[in-house]
Amino acid sequence: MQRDTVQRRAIRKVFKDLGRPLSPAEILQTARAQVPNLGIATVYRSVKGLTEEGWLVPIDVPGEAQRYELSGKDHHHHFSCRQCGRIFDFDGCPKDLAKLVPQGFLMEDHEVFLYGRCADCRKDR
Amino acid sequence: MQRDTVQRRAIRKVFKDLGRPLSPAEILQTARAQVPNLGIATVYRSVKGLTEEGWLVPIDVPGEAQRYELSGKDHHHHFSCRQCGRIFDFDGCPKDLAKLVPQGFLMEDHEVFLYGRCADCRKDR
DNA sequence: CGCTTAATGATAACGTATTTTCGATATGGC
DNA sequence: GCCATATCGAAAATACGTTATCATTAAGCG
Repeated sequence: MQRDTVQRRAIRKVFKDLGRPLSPAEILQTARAQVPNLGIATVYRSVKGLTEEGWLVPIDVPGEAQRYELSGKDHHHHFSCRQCGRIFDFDGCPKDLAKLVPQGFLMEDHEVFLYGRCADCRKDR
Repeated sequence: MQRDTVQRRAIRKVFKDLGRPLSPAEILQTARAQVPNLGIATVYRSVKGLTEEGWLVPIDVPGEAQRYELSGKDHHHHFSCRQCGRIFDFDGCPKDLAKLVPQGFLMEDHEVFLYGRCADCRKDR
């Protein structure tokens, strides 16, 4: 049975409030505002459960720890801020990917990552 | 002092022969054709040295172990074969990335990964 | 409210990639 | 060829993200 606990409610709220891909460490840090002594094990357990039930989807970012985001979004890719380390969504994707595929290869999927400064970090200095 | 050993020569040869990004495990496996009892520690030490001297560059592939490839290539991105697990280079990149950047964000860099079947694996079955 | 048991938190254990240790070996200058 | 020492290989140690353990807590049904 799945119980509706304060910990899981807090974790779901974090995803709905922040609306960007989060790592377990980010989830822990943010959700502790609601549940001060939340444990990392509970974060992993909840994320696993929420992923299995299709509420979250895993996101692989090159060279970084696994992140998760809300499922059901339109096709999109990710922007990584080099200053604050946060990952943001952006809509759309390049239209001319097919012509890049090497001769004889079959493209089934694609990923695009942009790197730079987010709007917040650009202001700072 | 940097010595020119049979192990380092074999590792350099592997990169020149295969011409694609390699993980330490792939390097070890391939270079053992030349140096049968090559150790993984030597692979890591050599890769570190070759990276520091700019002969190799590290490549982060989402969800996979660190890989390295020869430096000095023209701008390119990577294709990952889901069947054999090998990574291949492909030239060129999408032209319309700039319009995807969120309002207020600064794009400094980009990465594109294509996934599918390489020419070899497509033939197999 | 009382009870069953799923869920929690702290911590140990784990898996995997990478680095260090150390005695043995081989490179390269003389 | 000889020697100093950088490099090697094997294995232990480390780093770090994730999972398992277990005693305790609390969700939620009757």
